[in-house]
Amino acid sequence: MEAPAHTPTATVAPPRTVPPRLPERPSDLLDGLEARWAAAWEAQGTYRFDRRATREQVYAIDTPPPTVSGNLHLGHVFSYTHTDTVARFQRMSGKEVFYPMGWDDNGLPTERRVQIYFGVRCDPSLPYDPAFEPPAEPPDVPLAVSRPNFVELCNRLTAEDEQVFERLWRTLGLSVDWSLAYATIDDRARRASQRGFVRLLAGGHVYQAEAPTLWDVDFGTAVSAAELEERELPGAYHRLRFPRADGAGPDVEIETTRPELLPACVALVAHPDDGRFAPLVGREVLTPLFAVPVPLLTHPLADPEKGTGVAMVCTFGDITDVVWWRELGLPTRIVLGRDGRLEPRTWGEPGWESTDPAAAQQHYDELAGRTVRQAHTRIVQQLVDAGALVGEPRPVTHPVKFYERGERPLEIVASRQWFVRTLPMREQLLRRGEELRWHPPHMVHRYRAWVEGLTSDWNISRQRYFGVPFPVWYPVGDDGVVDFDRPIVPSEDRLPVDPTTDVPDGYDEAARDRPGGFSADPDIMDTWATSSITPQIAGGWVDDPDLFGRVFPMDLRPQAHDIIRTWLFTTVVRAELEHHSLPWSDVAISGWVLDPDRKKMSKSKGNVVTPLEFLERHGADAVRFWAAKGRPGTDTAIDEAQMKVGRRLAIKVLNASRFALGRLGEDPVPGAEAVTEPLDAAVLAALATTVAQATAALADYDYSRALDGVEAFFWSFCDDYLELVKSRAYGDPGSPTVASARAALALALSVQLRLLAPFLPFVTEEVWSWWHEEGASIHRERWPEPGELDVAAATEGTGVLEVAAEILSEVRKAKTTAKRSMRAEVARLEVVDEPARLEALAAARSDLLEAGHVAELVLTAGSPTAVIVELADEPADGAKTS
RNA sequence: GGGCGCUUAGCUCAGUUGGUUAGAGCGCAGCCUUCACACGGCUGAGGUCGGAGGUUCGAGUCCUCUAGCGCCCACCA
Repeated sequence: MEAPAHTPTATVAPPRTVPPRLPERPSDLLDGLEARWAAAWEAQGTYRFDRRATREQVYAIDTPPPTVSGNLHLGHVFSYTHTDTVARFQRMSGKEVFYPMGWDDNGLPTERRVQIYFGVRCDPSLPYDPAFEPPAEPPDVPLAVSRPNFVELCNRLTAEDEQVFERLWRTLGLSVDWSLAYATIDDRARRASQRGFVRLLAGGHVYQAEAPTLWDVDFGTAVSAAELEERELPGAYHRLRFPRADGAGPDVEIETTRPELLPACVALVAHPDDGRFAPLVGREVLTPLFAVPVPLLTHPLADPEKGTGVAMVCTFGDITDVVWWRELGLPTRIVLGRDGRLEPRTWGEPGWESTDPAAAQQHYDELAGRTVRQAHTRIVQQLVDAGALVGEPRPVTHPVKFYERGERPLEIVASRQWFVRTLPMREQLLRRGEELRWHPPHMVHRYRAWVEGLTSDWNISRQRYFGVPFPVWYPVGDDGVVDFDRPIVPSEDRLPVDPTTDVPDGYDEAARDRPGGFSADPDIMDTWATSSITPQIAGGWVDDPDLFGRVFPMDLRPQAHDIIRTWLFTTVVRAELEHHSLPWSDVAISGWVLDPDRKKMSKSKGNVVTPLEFLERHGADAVRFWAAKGRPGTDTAIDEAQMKVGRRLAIKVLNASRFALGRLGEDPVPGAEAVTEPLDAAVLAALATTVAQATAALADYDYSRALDGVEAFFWSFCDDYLELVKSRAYGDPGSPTVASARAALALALSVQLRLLAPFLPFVTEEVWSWWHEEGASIHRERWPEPGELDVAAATEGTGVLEVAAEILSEVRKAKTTAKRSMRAEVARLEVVDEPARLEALAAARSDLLEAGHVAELVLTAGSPTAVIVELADEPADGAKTS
């Protein structure tokens, strides 16, 4: 009859102990704990995942891969500590914890950092130089390097960054299995990403389209809707006058904040119910300066309240323009290039009709080649000169869309992009969101709002270099035209491929970019296209199906709330499309870390203190304590005072443990059956309640509530129980009352250390090592169970400890009030109270007398309750009261 | 414009199905060189729970309204 390792047993023996080996001054050990135990855990494989475990025995975590090109800040420490606390709890509860670490090293942030760090820029037209070495100092003018060389530099720098990160995580005490580490750019991740893409393609879930796309002109890449943010920017309404094409009637006036897009105007729109413009609907007006005939049309999105009630539609000024352009079937007249400058155009040609091409050309030539801003300034002057501007521009502040990492407003350009069909999945995705267990639960609203608000499919292309390439080529016709509709896809066993250097089956390298040959897809996947399959990458979807079957779907996705619409959403999408399941059962959303002044942290504001400095200043356990005090999902301020409290707790654990273990002495400690004294039984009963509460809280991902309870118990254990029992524990080990004290002390200490282990992994491990066999890590011990604390002398309801602690406190108060030492003798102590409480107190009589230095204790039944403390006379000067 | 969260002691926050005098830590004040701990301990002061109304024997807790703060979503030229 063997019970599975994870089935809790009702009563279990305490872990095997050895005679304590106690340090002189435990607090002296504090500052070296991280290095010592991090090394020991690595050497002993304490957190190594045992892959023989079945799915039911495994607890799998989809760790967020931090962006290595960024800096780790205290926010990372905060949320990763939360996850680690849960991981440690699950591990001690008998689960085999799959806890990998990933590095998010692909994508724009890395490119940016490499460009600055080495002083290079990527020029894809250059050939690979195998002997290339970057200059020792970054040159003033960036050095052009080939794409393969550039990617090599990215790999080199991220490898260095990853080591720095790993050191920090080890110092913090994350119980990660480092042998499971992966990077989002490594072979494994590229293989999984590309296989995922190939399958999506085969399943018809991705398509490419030439479409208006949000575009960052500085990064030179498309940006997905999820990466947008709006910033309030000053602008101005310019009221422009459009004469009617037939020369009749009054001019039509519109207001725009972007007059520079006037040459791209393709229509005006008004609301269909707006009577003011009814007579003009369907008629044409002429654009100022360019004299292009454009129709005045109607669309429900036009707001009669806005501006003049008529809007100018340009290709493309904003997303509304795209909607109007698409739904009204308008022509395309693009002026803006991908570099953010107006491109040269020839007026009078098809698509650029004008009733006055010469004037149009003259005006336009002054704009071509200029940036949006420059063109704006110039065209306003032109409009003034032409008398087309009505009145003065009216300043406003309006929201403008930016790429979240970008510095200039996004533009909309037409380009070819890959999209995942997410729009048809909305209902499924909403259902999955409901199935998922959210911690805290209200975070589901963020997800729901995002899914319900989807208006476009998910763009996964980026026109960049360092990332996972799309594993496709296209045939080039004999006429030299690339046929994007018939992508050439490699077989899965060839993956990963780089289509810009690898050659599709059946072709020769010489046929690259030649008529009758092939061309590579030049783009790479968006970071989220790879991050959306972190469970598959870490779990071995491609390379290790056996492992994958043991860890997927995973248990936990920990992440911050700002990336629900990106990382969480896309991961759900991919799991649904590939596996028809949720990627995990639970998601734990952490809050932000705020500056001490409660502003959101930002690099620009100079949040200069690095996490390592906090760790060095206060110790890892102390910083973890601060983190674990933050409620799930709640923004939390950096609070060094709280870290100091954590440090004090860590020191208290060391000192109190040394004290308790010192009382135990060298003799073998009896088991729970020796607990006979009511006071000892009472402390264990209270501890059992704490165990139950902490267990329930941690199982529900509420680490902070668990810590609150454990911490509170520990302090009262030190203040009251240890004080009451310390004299008795010193007695003859053969005496039953002494045996009771020693058994209770050992048991209570063992249980409390285990309760604290997920929060303070270093000091608890240190103390554990004093009285357990070498190599017996507390982090592989069983999580305590209330059953361990069941003792024969259970004293439910008598409140022995509670009453004794209360009276002891009264004695202390009397001494404090009299400005006497706590060692001062009490000649007589009288307690007037209910009989039941007196009975409870009587059960701890001798302990109370010892702890309070009380000579005589008188118990009087009566009311009102009172505690009368008569201190002995103060001893003569200099005498000791011993 | 819609949605979510928050508002409790000077500060940071607990308060889980409504139930006796509302809790903790920090800070503050006072005391104690105590033989586990001065990187300490003990004791204490401090709050009409944002505001108004309602339900109830009873409301920090439930309902309605309202104010302020924060965040998310949205096609406002």
